[in-house]
Amino acid sequence: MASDPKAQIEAALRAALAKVAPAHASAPILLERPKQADHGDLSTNIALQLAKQLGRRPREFAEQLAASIAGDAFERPEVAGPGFINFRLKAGARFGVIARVLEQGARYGWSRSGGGEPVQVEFVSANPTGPLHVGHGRQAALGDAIATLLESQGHKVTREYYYNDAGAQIDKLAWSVQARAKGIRPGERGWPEEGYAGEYIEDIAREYKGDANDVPEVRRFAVAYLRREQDADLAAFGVKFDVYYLESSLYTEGKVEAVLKALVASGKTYEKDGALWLRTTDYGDDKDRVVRKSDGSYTYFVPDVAYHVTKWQRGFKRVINVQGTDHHSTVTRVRAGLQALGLGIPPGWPEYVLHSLVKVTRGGEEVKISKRAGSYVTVRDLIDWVGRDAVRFFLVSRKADSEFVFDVDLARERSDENPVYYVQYAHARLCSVFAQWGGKPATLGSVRLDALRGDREALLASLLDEFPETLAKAAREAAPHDIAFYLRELAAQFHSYYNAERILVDDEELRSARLALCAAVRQTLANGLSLIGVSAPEKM
RNA sequence: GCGCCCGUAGCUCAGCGGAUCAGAGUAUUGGCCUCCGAAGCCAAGGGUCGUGGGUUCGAAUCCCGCCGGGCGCGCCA
Repeated sequence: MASDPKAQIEAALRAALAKVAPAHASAPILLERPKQADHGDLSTNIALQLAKQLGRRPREFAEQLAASIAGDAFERPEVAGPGFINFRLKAGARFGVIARVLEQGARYGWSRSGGGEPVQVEFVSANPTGPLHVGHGRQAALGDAIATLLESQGHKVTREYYYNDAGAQIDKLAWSVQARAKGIRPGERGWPEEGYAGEYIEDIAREYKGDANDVPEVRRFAVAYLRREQDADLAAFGVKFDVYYLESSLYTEGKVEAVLKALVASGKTYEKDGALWLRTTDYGDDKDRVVRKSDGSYTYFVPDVAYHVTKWQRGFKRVINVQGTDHHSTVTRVRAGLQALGLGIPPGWPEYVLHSLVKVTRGGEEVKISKRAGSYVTVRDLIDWVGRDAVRFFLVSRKADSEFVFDVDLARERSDENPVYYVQYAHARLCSVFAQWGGKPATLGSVRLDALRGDREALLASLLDEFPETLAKAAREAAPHDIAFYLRELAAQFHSYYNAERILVDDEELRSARLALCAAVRQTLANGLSLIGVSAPEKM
């Protein structure tokens, strides 16, 4: 297997540093890929970083450093600008990546750096009181991609869904269904205050054959019905969970009670106005929080803490919760509650990825209503309108914390403007080339690559080379949008190459070499798409 | 009012452990299919990186103020 040229350059730089500036032998080395071709394939600003500390002139220091660097993967480094050191790879090293991709196949880009460390990603966690809305869709797309990214880096990931199937909102659901079953419509006399008005309530009422006066039975039926619906939506979205954790089980197993007792025992609680409060201000909250209301019932805060205690006790030293920014106030609170328990949980545990809300537009207008849900657009609506792949790709293509406007027209009516098709098209196009060629891609792994001389080919190889580090960074930062942007760039570079050069040329050596490069591009596109849950079609 | 997040090209957005960082898509304009898929490619125009200070040899990037927008500020979840 050809070694990674970047790793080799880094090692060579390290060795040179040890010789020229022993005191800084372990300084962090940043190797970048310059945009401009005349700055080489890789470049470092290490001389600029260290010159100041060494009290030396950057350019002079860079020259000295460059002079003592040696390696067989690259040409003699050049010093440029104020003191950058630029590296140009030798052809063999540059295209070595092709063999690596073809050898590793679907695992190209994956690593074992996670060492099997268990991580739990909790996401969606919608109340079973209605269909999933677009915000849940963003969470599903983000959470699933983050989970997959972590798996790609060697973590053992558990995808978890927390069902808030206990509490006041479930009562409201039961009453709404009950009213519907009795023929009462929203707004009419006898309709529950703040009841759920969506069409799905009517569906549930119609399906319910039992006694409308049996509220517990109505509740059981409605919750089960909506869970099935949500499961179907998630299945249509291609998202699977390993664990569904029921809030109700926290009560039936006495975990809520236990946590309350432990909080009292911690001495961090006090009585005021007939309620029991926790001193969360001791842990950075801006005000203390009620844990037991004056009517004797608990606030949702208590089961929340109890739930997180179970995560810790289940052995997850690392937990990532994906939530909307509308819940960001719970971050401090949950952590504070956990701290008060004194279980040795780190103050910053669990981690959170907060995403801004999603706005849906169509025909230039914001869409707020959907028949199915009554007051919001559902994930299912979106999938019906634009297809699963487009929804997935769109929702993951922006930073979590930027507000997202989902333009239905853009994703649907003018599909040629749709970025997901652009990437998928590159993949389908490649498949078409291979179909036309008719040979066996497996034979390309050991083909001679000396015929690859073009700038576009070099650029493609460089992009392929970049994939593993892009993936590692995306996983580290829980930022799937990095993958979407990478795929866009790789697809663009391929389309450009495809238009400029013919792949199936007569010259056998050149044709094989180009096919090998193309096979590597196709593999990497497929790998990246799978990370964000988007299909890689052979035909479109 | 307080807390968190966000202001980058007409529009939608990357870049934000400082330098080789002024970028992509889209829109507009002009080119490219007797040739492996034109859902594609090539080219042009377009930005005082919200604003005012500060740190630095060097700031879209770090710090402070201000302006604008989002979310939160329940004995709701």
